[in-house]
Amino acid sequence: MDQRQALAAFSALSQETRLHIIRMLVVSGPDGMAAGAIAEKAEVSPSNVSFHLKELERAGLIAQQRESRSIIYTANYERLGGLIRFLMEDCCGGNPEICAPAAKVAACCSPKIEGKFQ
Amino acid sequence: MDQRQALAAFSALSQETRLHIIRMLVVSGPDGMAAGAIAEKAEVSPSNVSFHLKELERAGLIAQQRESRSIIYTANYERLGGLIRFLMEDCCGGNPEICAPAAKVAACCSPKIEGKFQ
DNA sequence: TCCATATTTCAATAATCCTTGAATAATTGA
DNA sequence: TCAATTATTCAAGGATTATTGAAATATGGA
Repeated sequence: MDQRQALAAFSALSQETRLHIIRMLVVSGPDGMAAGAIAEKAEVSPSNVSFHLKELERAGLIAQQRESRSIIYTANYERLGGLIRFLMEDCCGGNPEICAPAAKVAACCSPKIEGKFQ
Repeated sequence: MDQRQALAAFSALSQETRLHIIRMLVVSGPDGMAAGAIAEKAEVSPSNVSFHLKELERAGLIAQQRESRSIIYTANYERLGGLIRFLMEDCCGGNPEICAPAAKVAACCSPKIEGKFQ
């Protein structure tokens, strides 16, 4: 992930509705959610959710695919991981202080995978 | 770090000049940098840098302290770490896929501290 | 006190972003 | 083909954010 992409991702995540959408899509996993379902759960109008989904897609944080009449949106895990990595490498360069708490969280989130890097 | 703070932090980091400033301040460590030095290095006008510094401070990502005629700005490591943590916990809830790459970076950044959490 | 230095604040303008509702497009089933 | 469903696009507006240069504030030294 380069700086341009990171800036776009930060911008995309700096809006309440969009952060909410990302949360829902991460939880819903590979199945994703239809635009209508997202609008309903986030309690915003169809055209408004469409606007925000476009922003998130422009930032590369989500992807879409049509399924019959619905358009299914899914979170881009790789991009989200890439953003965390950008933040850590960009901030962590010589500063373990910032990364240490993150390492702790990482250990909690993925105890098995963690083992790989010992 | 709560959602309000995270939204403010994402917003603050979504601007090129401000991202540049954060980078410089993280590198400069506890000594920090004077506003004028930041303006010079970032190649922006004094009044413009002042505007962006205020934004970063409002987001809690930096702090200031007067030293004689200069005002010294320093990065808030705790907040930066908190933002990474927010991103991981908020995205990682049940999704090690996203956190695994971050865990790898964390291991690289702070090999010694990492040991604490085994 | 007066001047120079370092920085912020202010006002005006430009640019970007968000929301709303109406119009449009794509798909499916009767 | 026609109607219903699902979603996007568009235009208008209001709101927020960014940039600029001039004026104001704070500090320290002659």
